[in-house]
Amino acid sequence: MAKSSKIPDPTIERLAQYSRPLEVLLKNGALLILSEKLAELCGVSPAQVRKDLAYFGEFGIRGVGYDIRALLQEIKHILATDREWTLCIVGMGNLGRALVENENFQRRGYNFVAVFDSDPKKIGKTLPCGLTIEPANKIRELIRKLGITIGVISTPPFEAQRVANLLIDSGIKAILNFAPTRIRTPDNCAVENVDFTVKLENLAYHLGKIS
Amino acid sequence: MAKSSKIPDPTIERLAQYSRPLEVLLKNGALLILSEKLAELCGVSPAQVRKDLAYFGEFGIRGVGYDIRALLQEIKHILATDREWTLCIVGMGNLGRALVENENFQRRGYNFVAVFDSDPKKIGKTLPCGLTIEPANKIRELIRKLGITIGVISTPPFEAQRVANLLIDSGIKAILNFAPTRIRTPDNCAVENVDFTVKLENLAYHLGKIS
DNA sequence: CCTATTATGTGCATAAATTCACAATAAGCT
DNA sequence: AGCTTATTGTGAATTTATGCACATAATAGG
Repeated sequence: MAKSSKIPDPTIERLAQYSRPLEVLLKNGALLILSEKLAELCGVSPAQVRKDLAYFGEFGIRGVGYDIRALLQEIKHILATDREWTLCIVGMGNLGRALVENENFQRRGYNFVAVFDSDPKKIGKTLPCGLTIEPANKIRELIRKLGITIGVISTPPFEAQRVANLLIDSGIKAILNFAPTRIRTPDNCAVENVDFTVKLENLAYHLGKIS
Repeated sequence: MAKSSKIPDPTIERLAQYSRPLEVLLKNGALLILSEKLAELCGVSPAQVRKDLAYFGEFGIRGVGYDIRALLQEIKHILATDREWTLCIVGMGNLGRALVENENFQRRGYNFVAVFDSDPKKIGKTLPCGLTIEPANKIRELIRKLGITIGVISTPPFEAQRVANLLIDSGIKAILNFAPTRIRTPDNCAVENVDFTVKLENLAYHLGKIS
């Protein structure tokens, strides 16, 4: 089934993007989609769509297209998003709170089960989502007790590495980092960075060229 | 000075990343940095650092390294972040509010000067940052009056394209999109997407492979 | 059952990005 | 000044990713 060998990183990123319009189409009752249509919805080439999918198997029907429900299921299976994940988040500033309440996470099976901060004024407070802010020194204990597998960092940059170390030490194998700084992890712990100021500077560069 | 011809997109992204540790080093009083050190701080190869910079000129001193202050200034000039930008944001949910209050924006010269929402219950409310939520039908007027150049979208996905059209119509030339959906823009309007659920699915993929 | 039509899957060509390896050059030391 | 050492800047080689173009397979119609 899976040819795996070596999957390009951009392919994984795109698979996630493919799933977005597919979910909408499925909800709207559509049954079939062509690589051309999906490509257009995602802003890539049709050949790219087919090649990305072909890394993992033959999901389409030649001369016909792709069965939306089946394709979505396959993608979710590949991405391992066909199950529930438990997350914790460290750093309960404005961004942290917004993330915890953000419904896009739960909708896709990402459930926050613990939130941490080191500020004594915040500790003990209960959020609208029902979680109570725990002190940082409980990170290890709660990660183990609750079987948390993914950690989210939304602290100020200068604290990010320390928090990351704490998470890694507690057995976390994947970190989503919102602090605008690089964090170092061992090979057995994956990191993804979300730095929107970098994106803004990208925009500024393009604007600067024309104006 | 600038050889420009064609700059790889990843190079621009990395330039922004280089500036992060440089700012910290500068504040700490460091004067010089080697490509090797900067590379290490950013998780790339030294040759990559040098090549990225070389697209725009010769900023280093052979046998010595780079003057941190000068290099940072050059990078900021390249990225056009050596000036102030005025932004607006549409969609004042949890995320939108967190973004407006986020200090990382102002610190880098990105100033929100207008915030919009279509929910009558939110319109007219004043945020901690001092801005008052305006109705969506004032977007065009305020963008022109305040000379806003960058628009941020933090609405639910199904409204994102409509909002984008409104922004484009009002003369916006760059959009930072937080809605987990692709938005279409004409060639003269740049878009950057920040979709953290995509990043999470990336993590899930890597986790799924091992567990 | 055969042919025409359609859209996938894929080997190969192209393009883009990264790394290598070394020439160029600046500074320090004798 | 000349020699040594250090690190940048860069052309060429390599690797990675994308796009093309067609063989393959499924369906529909006569």
